[in-house]
Amino acid sequence: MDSPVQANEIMKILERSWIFRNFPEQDKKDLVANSSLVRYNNRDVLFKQKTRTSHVMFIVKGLVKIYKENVSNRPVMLKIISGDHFAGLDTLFAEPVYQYSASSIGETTILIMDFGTFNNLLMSNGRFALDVIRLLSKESLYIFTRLNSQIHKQLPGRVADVLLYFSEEIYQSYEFEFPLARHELAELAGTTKESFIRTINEFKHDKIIQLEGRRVKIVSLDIVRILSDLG
Amino acid sequence: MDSPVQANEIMKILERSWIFRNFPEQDKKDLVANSSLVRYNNRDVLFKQKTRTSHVMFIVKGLVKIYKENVSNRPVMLKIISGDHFAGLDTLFAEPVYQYSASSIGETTILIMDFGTFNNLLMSNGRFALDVIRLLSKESLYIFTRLNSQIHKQLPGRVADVLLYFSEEIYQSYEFEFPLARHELAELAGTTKESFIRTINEFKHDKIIQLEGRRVKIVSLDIVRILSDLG
DNA sequence: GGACAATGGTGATCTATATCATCATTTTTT
DNA sequence: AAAAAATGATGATATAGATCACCATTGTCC
Repeated sequence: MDSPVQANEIMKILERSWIFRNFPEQDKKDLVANSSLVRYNNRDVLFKQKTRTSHVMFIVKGLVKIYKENVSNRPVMLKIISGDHFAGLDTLFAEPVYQYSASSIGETTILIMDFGTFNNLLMSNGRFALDVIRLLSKESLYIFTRLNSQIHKQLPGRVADVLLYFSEEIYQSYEFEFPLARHELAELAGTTKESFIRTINEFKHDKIIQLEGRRVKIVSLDIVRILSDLG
Repeated sequence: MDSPVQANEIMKILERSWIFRNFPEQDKKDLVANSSLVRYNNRDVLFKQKTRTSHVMFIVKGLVKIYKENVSNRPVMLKIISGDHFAGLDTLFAEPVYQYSASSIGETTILIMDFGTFNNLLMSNGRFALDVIRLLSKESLYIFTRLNSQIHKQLPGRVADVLLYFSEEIYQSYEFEFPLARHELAELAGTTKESFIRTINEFKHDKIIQLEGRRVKIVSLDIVRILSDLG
């Protein structure tokens, strides 16, 4: 089992998280007893598509990239998950094997929970179940909009989406550093490395953004928004 | 309130459905008391994007088409829902307004349930909550694969997907009738009417399928599969 | 029963973006 | 410190499929 030091740390994490905070004391203890805290380096694989689903992964610190791999060896990045959220929930409940892969972006801390325990809590704790339902719902809706964008927006619109995604969803700042290489950003925009680079560099030349390596500053937010809206 | 005749009918429906069948008697009665059965004609709108979410819609008979409308007036069909499933669950839990529209395909019967009642049942009935979680999960995963296809498959692959979708998911038969016009099938394949028509007519000329108006017969299932797999 | 809209279809043209090739820097590995 | 791999970038070229413009049938509505 886990050392008391870790147990203590896990309890603190649960108490900080919006989703577990209000759990009954006993439920929290159950979770602590059946979880472990694992630290990952940049680009470590958390789980791989087609392997058996096993545990619930709750992201404590850092970012996790979720991507689908296919025969053509051209992955699609489905989403980036940040702290206080789960990785792989949907697969866990619907399929015996993971439907996508996950890997860490930067130094990442994951709380790995026993699926059985998690399930029991869901069954007994209605509030919790509703929260999980809400999380899954939001996820569905996010991918709906991605699909819509992929079908109808052209590249500048989708690149603008990526900029807004990082600045608004991930970093809450209009100045930030891409945590990913260009080819990964391209996967997120549903295009190729080359096309992504060309498009974002055009944004730079048009002074819509400042761009120095991975460092970005959105200069004309309104133009980025227009590009995103009009596709 | 509802007439006893309808109450009786609703109870029968609940008893036939995989999801409500094993509910405690009292829960079923609650549902019956707070639901109503509504019949829709072909192409009736069940709910419209951006209107306030209100009720849970459980499809009893028929099909429902879920689609996103956007400025460009080019809808994307997200999915088709068939009997024994819900329409709009994800939006209901995540947002105050519908994130997409829904309309009936053919004659359709919907059991409209009060959201409050539904919510209470979710909270008190853990099995039910888990079932709903599973449904939402599957939905997410389905759209993930759609997104993946949209990014990496070219048209013949996506048209093959549409054929397989109807034959395997909807009708469980390799001979069936499209319930939709060509332009709607195109929306489902993420393309334009013209391109869809050209591609599916090529399938016909290549004797991969038989096609007479909306009547289809998949002749070479293996080729359709290969087209779908290799994109 | 005539008008108007919706549907299925085909050809010609255009263009956004994928693809291929190549290269200079930077980073990582040995 | 050298070798190998990853990254960001740019130019040339090819092409899948969107767009535009029609048309013939069929269906629907005053």
